[in-house]
Amino acid sequence: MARRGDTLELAVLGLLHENPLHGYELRKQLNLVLGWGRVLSYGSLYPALKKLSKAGLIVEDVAPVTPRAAAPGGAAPVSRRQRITYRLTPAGDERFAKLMSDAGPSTWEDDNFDVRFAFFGRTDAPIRLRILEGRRARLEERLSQVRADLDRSQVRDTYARELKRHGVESVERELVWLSDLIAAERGEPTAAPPDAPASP
Amino acid sequence: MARRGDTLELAVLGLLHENPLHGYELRKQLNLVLGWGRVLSYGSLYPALKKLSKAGLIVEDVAPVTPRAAAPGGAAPVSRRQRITYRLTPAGDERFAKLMSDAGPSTWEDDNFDVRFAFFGRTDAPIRLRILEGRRARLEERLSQVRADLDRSQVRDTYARELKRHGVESVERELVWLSDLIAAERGEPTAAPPDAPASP
DNA sequence: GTTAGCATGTAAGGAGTTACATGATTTT
DNA sequence: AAAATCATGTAACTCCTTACATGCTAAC
Repeated sequence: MARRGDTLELAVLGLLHENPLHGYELRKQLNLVLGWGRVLSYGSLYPALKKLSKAGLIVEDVAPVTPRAAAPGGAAPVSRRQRITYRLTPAGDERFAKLMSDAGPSTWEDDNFDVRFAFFGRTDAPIRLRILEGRRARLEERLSQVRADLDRSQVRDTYARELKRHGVESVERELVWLSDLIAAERGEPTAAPPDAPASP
Repeated sequence: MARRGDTLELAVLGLLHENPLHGYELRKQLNLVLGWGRVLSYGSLYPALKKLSKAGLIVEDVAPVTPRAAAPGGAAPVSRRQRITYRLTPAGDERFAKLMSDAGPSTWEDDNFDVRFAFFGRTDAPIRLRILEGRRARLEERLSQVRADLDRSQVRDTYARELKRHGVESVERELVWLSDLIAAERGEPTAAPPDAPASP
């Protein structure tokens, strides 16, 4: 059962799904995927990798780093420095597919939407569609709830109201974006064809 | 020093800053303030309240609940049910002011922007301005970073690119919103005067 | 030669979640 | 009479952060 914090696990599996990587490089890629200023600490990454390793989802290949400045003299240019490269096992592959397709609790799906979307290229069309539609449904539900709160004057403070109002606007825009993506995913023609990834 | 997770503390202090509340009601208000689907569990709330109580920032007033259905006969309508009402101490008041005005690490400021904004009515104009400008500065920095990543093709996947592109767009819109608010806060005339809280 | 980046970890602790536990009151 | 909502908590656990610790290699 998908728990809340499987975001990191999902992101790691997703990145290793195509290329094996070592921790340091993995972290840089993760910072791009997890996005928007979130910077992952090594104190999170390495224990997480050990955990995945123990669970049999990834394996470690220890190898010395090839030095960039090759010795011109003659001896094989092998440095003392070790590097641990991680790659997916079949079990890890399965787990990735499961995490991508699982419905899970809505908080989990929300927290992971960005990561899942970033890995859309590694999944099938039906799953993509399900994820997009799930996201749309959840956003719509919240939107109506926030709108109801605003109408019922649950939110009294002027600034708090302004914040919600702005929030409602951006969610409305995200819904348009989602609907376009869903249409493109279904092969339907979009009203305004911007630079949506309809023809990759 | 403001740590990452002081969000809940800030929200509790902010809500109690005007009205004393008991836990159950507090939670409902918190769900409105923390916003966008986040639902606080009692397992978080009550321990947090105990902690604040121990720290001397709030005090508990225990009292029986007045039953809604008053006994028509005669005896005083007092139920067996106890309710704990929390209110701020002067120390709590200070702490709230400090959390509102503190700069703190940028991750903290980011995580708490919404909550701080929601409590703008409980703070002074200079602090409001600092918070807004801080937020704008951080968003601009990230924006340029993400744009740089996109240009340098750090992001290869089509979907990942689309996600970033959409992210950039919404951040750009948030920046416009922020700039309008800052202008209003400074008393400058906005280009397009929508329903910004210029004249409450 | 010294700074910046590469590379991997451990220890302590904070914040919050889920699941469990209990019971009173109001509404249908 | 049953269901929903009010009301307050505890225990175990997970995830992640900060701070610490170490040393290699490339670039200036």
